[in-house]
Amino acid sequence: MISPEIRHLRAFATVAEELHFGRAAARLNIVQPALSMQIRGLEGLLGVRLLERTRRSVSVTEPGRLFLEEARRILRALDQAIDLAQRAERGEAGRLTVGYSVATAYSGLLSRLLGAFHRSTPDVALKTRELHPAVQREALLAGERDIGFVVRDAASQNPEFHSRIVERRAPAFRRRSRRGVKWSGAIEMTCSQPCVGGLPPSAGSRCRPTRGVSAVISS
Amino acid sequence: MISPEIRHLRAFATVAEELHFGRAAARLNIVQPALSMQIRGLEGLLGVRLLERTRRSVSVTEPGRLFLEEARRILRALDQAIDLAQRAERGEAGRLTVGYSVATAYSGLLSRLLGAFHRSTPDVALKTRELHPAVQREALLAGERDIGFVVRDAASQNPEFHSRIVERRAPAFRRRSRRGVKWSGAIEMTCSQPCVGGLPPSAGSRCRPTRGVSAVISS
DNA sequence: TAAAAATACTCCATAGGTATTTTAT
DNA sequence: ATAAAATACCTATGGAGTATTTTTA
Repeated sequence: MISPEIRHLRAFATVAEELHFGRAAARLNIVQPALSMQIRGLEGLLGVRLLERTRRSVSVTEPGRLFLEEARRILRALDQAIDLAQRAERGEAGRLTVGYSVATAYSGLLSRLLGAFHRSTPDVALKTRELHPAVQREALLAGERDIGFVVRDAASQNPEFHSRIVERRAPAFRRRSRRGVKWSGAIEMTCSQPCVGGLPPSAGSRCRPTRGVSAVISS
Repeated sequence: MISPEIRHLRAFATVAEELHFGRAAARLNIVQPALSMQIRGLEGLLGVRLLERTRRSVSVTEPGRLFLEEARRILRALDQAIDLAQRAERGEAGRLTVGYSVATAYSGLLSRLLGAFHRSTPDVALKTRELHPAVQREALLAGERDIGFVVRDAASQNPEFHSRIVERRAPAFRRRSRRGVKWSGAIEMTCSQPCVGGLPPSAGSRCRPTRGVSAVISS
């Protein structure tokens, strides 16, 4: 053994809690001699006596007390790490990089989409950035962005991206525009990875990009 | 396998760093197939794909990236925990509870002793408290205090404690006392555990109490 | 064709189980 | 006498090694 294993930390933490090898072993679903060996191995590896055991009682030494605090922290951290990875796998944690063209920002769609997404999955860090459609395409290819929003045009119909129309035209455009700019067309969401999920385009879309974050975005 | 082990975290962290199973395996002093199995086992356990491997290249998925950060944190924490326990074993970390009688506080000895001790071992948290000699004895027996300082008298010669005289009389007593209290005698350090180390009593003493902290106290 | 990961298998180290001993109360 | 940890010994799981296959760039 070159390094202690999680199993050693768990064994030690359990004994330190029960202060009784028999009960601790039962909780760990192993037999008492196996537990004795684990503790012995851990102590031998560290070169530190962690538990003071007489034939009748078990107590934690001061080095043991200090090590115990750290061991518990590590065990908690491991549980959290596993949970984090699994939530990330389900698209509930991580980060999602979003690019959008200036034109798409005029419509209220984007803020509504991203706001709803953030509310549904608060542990996904959203990174949004205004990018020219051409730059977006490069960013998607390079893996620097997960999703891009552009106004649909001939150039955006790149077959290497997965895209879907999330809005046909900018609603309430006149009210929002002060300069009276004429603009119309579909806002399209592109993604370098296949989008899964059966929501209709106008109702929403679920995107699983390289990053592993599922973007469930409803318009 | 019910839980990932440190070995899995180390394996994953190394592959994530090298992005190459062969080199990572070499660094881990195992062969490549063994490493493949470890990663596979970890991924299977978590139910999460951590590494994206084509036959030609390896990359870290987003869940993997998140898990990697935590794994590295855990590996660092483990190293620190081991170091902490070993320093505590050597008496360089932990805490030392000190009791002292009112009488011993009049002399400048105590503050000098403890000040020097703290400077030599800053990672030992000193907890000092004024306690009546009789209370000190009980606290030592109960393990609530590691060391006690009292003025030597008949009652303090308890054979169940290890004691040594650290100062024969209170120097500069007259200058410090405003009330002109008459006091003289030896200040004695008592400890519930054997004191080791060959320093002469007047020069210092090394005490290894239950807590595991070595108190090297020089007068 | 070469490089690199996966697969198939074999083996052995060691974690864990069973039985027993020791010792302190 | 009893409770509890340690010791001795055995078993078997699974981790690691060797050889080979597969794949794609």
